[in-house]
Amino acid sequence: MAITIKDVADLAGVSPSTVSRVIHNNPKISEDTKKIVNAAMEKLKYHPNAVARSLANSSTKTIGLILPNSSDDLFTRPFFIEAMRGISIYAQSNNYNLMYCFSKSEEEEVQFIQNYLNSGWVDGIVLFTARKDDKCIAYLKKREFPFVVIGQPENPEKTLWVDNDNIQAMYNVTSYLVEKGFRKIVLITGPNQFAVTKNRKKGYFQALKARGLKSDPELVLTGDSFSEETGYECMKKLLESNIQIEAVAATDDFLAFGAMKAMKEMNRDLPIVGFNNSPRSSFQTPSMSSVDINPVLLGENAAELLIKSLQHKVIPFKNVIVGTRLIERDTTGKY
Amino acid sequence: MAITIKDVADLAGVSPSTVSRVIHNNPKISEDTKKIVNAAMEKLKYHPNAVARSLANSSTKTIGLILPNSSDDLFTRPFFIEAMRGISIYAQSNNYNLMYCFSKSEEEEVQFIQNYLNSGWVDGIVLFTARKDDKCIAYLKKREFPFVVIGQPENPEKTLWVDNDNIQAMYNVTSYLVEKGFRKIVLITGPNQFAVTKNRKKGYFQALKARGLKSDPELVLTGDSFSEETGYECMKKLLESNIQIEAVAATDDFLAFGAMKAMKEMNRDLPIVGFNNSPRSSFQTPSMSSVDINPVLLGENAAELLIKSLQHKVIPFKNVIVGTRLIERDTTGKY
DNA sequence: TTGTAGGCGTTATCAT
DNA sequence: ATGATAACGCCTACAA
Repeated sequence: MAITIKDVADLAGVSPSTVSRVIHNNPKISEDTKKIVNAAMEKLKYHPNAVARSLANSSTKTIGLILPNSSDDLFTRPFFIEAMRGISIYAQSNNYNLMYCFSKSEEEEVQFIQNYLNSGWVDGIVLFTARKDDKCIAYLKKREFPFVVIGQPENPEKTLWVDNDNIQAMYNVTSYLVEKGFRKIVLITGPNQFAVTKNRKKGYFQALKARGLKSDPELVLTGDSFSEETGYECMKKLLESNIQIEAVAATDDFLAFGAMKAMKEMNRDLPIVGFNNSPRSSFQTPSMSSVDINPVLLGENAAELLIKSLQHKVIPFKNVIVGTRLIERDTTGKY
Repeated sequence: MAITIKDVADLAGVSPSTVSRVIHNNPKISEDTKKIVNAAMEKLKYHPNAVARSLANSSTKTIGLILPNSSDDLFTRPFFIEAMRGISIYAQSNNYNLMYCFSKSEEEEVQFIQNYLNSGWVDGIVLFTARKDDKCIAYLKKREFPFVVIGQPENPEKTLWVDNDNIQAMYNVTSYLVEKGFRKIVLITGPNQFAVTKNRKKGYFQALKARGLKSDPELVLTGDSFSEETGYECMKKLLESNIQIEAVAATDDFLAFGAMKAMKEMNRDLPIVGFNNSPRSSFQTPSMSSVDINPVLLGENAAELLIKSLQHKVIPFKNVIVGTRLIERDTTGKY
């Protein structure tokens, strides 16, 4: 059995409550007893039992991460592990523990959340994606349980979230291509049910408008996933249709990879920009320009928002916007 | 406040201990009371408090993962997240929780381990790497705390570990190249201090011997890291030396990537095989053959070993060997 | 400034 | 088959 607070109290010749007060730096404890108690703790190598403490405080100081398991995305895209790392940076330096679980579906995600809440293991939850009509968010709101979302939720009122400014990011990409002299710019996106998609589309349209260019609905391809296959299909159809195009923007690197494949097959070589700056984009031939969304910082800010609110600290904003950066590579002519 | 066992007991008109017995399916409880209690639990939507339970049992049913943070390896190589996923598969289906932390150095790893043990949060630990003279392993052994290592430790006696059969894996690669008709096979390895290196070298020599071929020390290049640069340097020197070579095997994809770069520069195009089947190997041009070491399964088995031993279940072996698979791609002539 | 006592929610031992 | 009771280790009113 491990050393308990009582052992320390006995050795120091005081009561357990006094030891507890010393641990918590209670001001009305005399310097003398503080020294004695500290000496006793050192000698016995005492360490408070976190489980007992949690029971007494009804707070575990741990937060739970709900990881989606969308096919193999998890493995090919470093987004998740980078965000996890970001979360750990803030959490660990604030003495919070981290729990995680992988779910196969939205339903399973809800189950794991239920489990975390009912068992009382976690003080708060981090969601890694914001879907349309999101069941996880709905459940957490219903239970009035603290959580933060990486990604902008549908109804952001009263919920914590962090995200990039996706409108601005795609606005920048589009403007960049326009400035390079391209006019017929294709946009390949993922499904509309994701906020990301809507916002990046918005940025695309805004940028064209700001430059006095008319947008052409034929050039906007909405895929039904974020996968390479989807990108390939979209691009292939477009190229076969003989519609005139000059450059491509995609809301995800993998959509862009697929599009590049289609272009190669058709012997076309259009400038293209992707999103997420996944490692593969720099190893491709040609290397692909992409927008870095800084997942580590997204994670850090998510953890900060959640933990500060758990500590009832004043949070200036309910959400944080993390900046993005366009990385220029061969596909847009930088050598 | 949440519903407690006492609330259920009151509603059902029994004592808390009876409710507890029902929860644990204690055989000597009458069918009648079982029904009544279950009804009460349903009605109140009772869920046991895991923290209180942990305190009473002195077991949290959670295991802690110690993740190294070796530069950017974490992000470029999906090994870690895949292994984490594997661990989650077994743990989640056995109602174990998962905690994780990232460490910047071996010292910090030890600190986090200490923290996990002292606070009492975890029942066991998963280590993601086995170093020479490993401080984490030493500490855990000293504390006699349950743990499992992914990778073969120096002194495997009395410790749980999972790994690939690295001798066999490289034996297969070498045999494969020999069967393709190559005789002068270069081997590029990482540092000798890693068990991986030694074992893969062993497999190489054994395969040559088995085929009646003499090994040539000039063809075995031992690098001082697993990096692309190292692979590049090794290969370049060899190519400049005019020693006759016909094929290349590397103990790591990144060594192989570097070697390929050197070959390109010298306008050579030798067959090559790497290790780890990292995503980049399939996106390279030409795509690179590589050995898949199955990190998900490594994780699953690690969790199984650890959790079964925590449950005092009989474990047939103290370690598990996970099979590998050679993925043929363009660099060894499969199109 | 310090000690006492009760409580956090569950489990396990010992009665009955 | 079920109920009291104590214990897990810590915290915190309240009392002194």
